[in-house]
Amino acid sequence: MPRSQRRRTALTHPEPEDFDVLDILHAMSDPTRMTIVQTLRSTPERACGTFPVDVAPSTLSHHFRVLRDSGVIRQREEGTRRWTTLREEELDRRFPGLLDAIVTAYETSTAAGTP
Amino acid sequence: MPRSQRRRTALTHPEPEDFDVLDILHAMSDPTRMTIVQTLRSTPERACGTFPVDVAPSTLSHHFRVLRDSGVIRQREEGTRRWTTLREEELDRRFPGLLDAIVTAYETSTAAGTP
DNA sequence: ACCGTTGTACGATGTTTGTCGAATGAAAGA
DNA sequence: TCTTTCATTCGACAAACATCGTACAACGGT
Repeated sequence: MPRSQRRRTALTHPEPEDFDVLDILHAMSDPTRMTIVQTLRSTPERACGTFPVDVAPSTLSHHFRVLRDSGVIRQREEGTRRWTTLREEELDRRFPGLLDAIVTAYETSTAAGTP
Repeated sequence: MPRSQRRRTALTHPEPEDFDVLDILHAMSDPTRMTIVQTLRSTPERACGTFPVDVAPSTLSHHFRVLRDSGVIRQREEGTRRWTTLREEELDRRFPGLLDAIVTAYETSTAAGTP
C-alpha cells in the first residue's frame, strides 16, 4: 500500500440493520465506555480528549473503536479533531428502549452507590 | 478443610440493591447465556440440563454461575436437580425496563438475522 | 450396596480484553 | 518550516474469559 495514500484509517460505522445486541451489551459493560456513553447523553457532540475518563489516550482510542464498531457512537473528522455523537435515534429505531434502559440503570446504580 | 463437611457449594444470590448494571450487561453479552435467559422467559422454571444450548456440562455450570452472581437468575436445589428461574421482578424493580428491552432486542436480532 | 442421574469443582488451554508506552500521521499556528 | 496539538496504530503484557475433560459429590432407584 502506497504510504502517501495512507490516511488515518477511514471511519467505518455499521448500518443499523447490522447492529448486534450482544456486541452492544458487551460494549456497554465496561465502566470507561459506559462513562463515555453517559457523558454523550448530556452533551450533543464532543471531541475525544474531553471525556472525564482517566486512561491513556491510546486506551481511549481503543474504547472508541469498540463503541463505534458496535454502533453505539458515530465519529466524524474535522481537522485534527474527531467529534463523537451517540447514535441515539438509530439505536432506538432498531432496539426500542434499550439505550435508555441501560443508561438510566447505570445512573441509578452510580447515584445509589456513592452516598 | 474437612472433606466430610464439603457439600456442593451453597447457592449464593446477591441482593437487588447490590446488583451491578455492568455485571448484568456483561452476563447478558454472551450468546449461550442470552439463550438461557431467553428460554427462561417462556418457561417459569427449568432444570439445568434442559436448556437448548450446545456446550459441555461444566461450561454450562460456569455460565449459570455468571448469571447467578450478577443477579439475573435464581437457583434452588431439589434432590439432584437445580431449578433455575429468572429474577424478573427483582430486576425490574431495581432497573425498570432493562431486562425486557434487552431480551426483546435479542429476539428482534435473531428473528431478523436468520431468514 | 450398587449404579445411574444430575450437576459441580478443578486444572489446563487457547482466545479475548484492557492497559500502557512509543512511534506515527495530519492539521493548525508560530 | 518548525512545533504543538489531537488522536491513532502498533507491539507488548497481564488479567479475564469460554471452553473442555476428568474427577467428584449428592441423591434416587433397583
